[in-house]
Parts: sequence; C-alpha cells; structure tokens
Amino acid sequence: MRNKLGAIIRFHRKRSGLTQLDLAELAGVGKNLVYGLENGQESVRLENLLKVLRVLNIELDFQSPLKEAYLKEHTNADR
Amino acid sequence: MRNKLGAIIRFHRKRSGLTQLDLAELAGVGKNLVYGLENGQESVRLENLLKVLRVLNIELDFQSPLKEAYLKEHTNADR
DNA sequence: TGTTTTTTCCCTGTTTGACGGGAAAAATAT
DNA sequence: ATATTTTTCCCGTCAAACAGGGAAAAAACA
Repeated sequence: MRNKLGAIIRFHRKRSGLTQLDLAELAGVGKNLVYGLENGQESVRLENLLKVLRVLNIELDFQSPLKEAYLKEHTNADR
Repeated sequence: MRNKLGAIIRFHRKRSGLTQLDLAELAGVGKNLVYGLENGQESVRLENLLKVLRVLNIELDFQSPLKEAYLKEHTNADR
C-alpha cells in the first residue's frame, strides 16, 4: 500500500463488499482509475476522486488554523 | 463564488496577503489554475490542488462512518 | 487440487487539464 | 480622476489522465 488515501479507499471498498470493477462502475469511472487510486497514483482528477469517494460515503473536509474565522464569515451558504 | 472549496482557498489566500499570481508561483502552478480553483472549476488534478493547499496551510482529511474502524486497523504507519 | 474471481499491468486512442501569453475588465490605490 | 494592481477570460500548444480491451498473476473459493 503506497499511500494513505489509497489505503482508505481500499478499506472502504472491501467493507462495502465491492470489487474494483464494481466500484468503478458505480462511480462512473474506469477500472484503471480505481486501481491507480488504491495504489498511490497521486495524479488524479479531483472530479473523479470525488465520484469514487461519494460511492464509498467518504467525504473530504479541510483543516486549517483559519477555519474558525472562515466559518464565521460564511454563515450564509455560498453554494 | 461558485463553490465551497473555492471560497476557502480565496479566503485563505487573502488572509495571507497573496494575489492569485503570488499563490500560483509559490505553489508552482499556473495562474489560471488558481483562478479556476477559486471559481469552481471542479476538474483539477489532485496533485495541483494539494500544492496550492500546502502553501495556504490547509490540509484535507476524510470523514466517514468507518473512520474509527479504519484507524484501528492502521495503527502501524502504512506509508 | 482445480476453478472462479479479482487484481495487476500492459497497450492504444481520445479527452482534457495545465501552461504561458496577452488583453480587457474590475478593483484598489495615489 | 488617473495610475497601478489584480482578476477575469480569451487563445494555442503540450503533456497527461482517462476509458476500455486484453491477458497474466494473484487471491479466493470449491
């Protein structure tokens, strides 16, 4: 296992009882993309990574020292 | 502002007193990429997104119902 | 054991993001 | 108001991710 994200994805996939091919089809991406993700290919389109994470019910969020300040200024939804 | 991530990046960039061009140069990416990120272009290479976030001292992490279980099985560093 | 499933890793063509340059529009400063 | 900086958004070129096929290796299962 070459990287953290790959390990996370693989773990969640297996827990869901899916093969790489299953996951790829559910996410609407190619099988090689899933393989690459799990094996540490860092150069992936964010769009495709998110498709895969969505199927696995994983969500990304950010951490930073300014997070509090950011949230304070964005109570009103900007999306 | 079209998306959350873009807003976060812009907020952090301004707080750091950087222009889009400054940020691009510090991150080692093109100016148009920073512009695209802040304005909701979702199709960005993860690699490049991470470069930008690194400059802004923002880190991504994942959330999922299985996170606990995952961490339990990965106490020994897999990287 | 042999059989089936899954993963790994080729290959090829297509799509698309990344880049720098440039210039107009918008914002900021003097 | 005018000058300067910054942002927005064109463009053309290039590199790289993508999908899908295929087949060997590995793993799971009978």
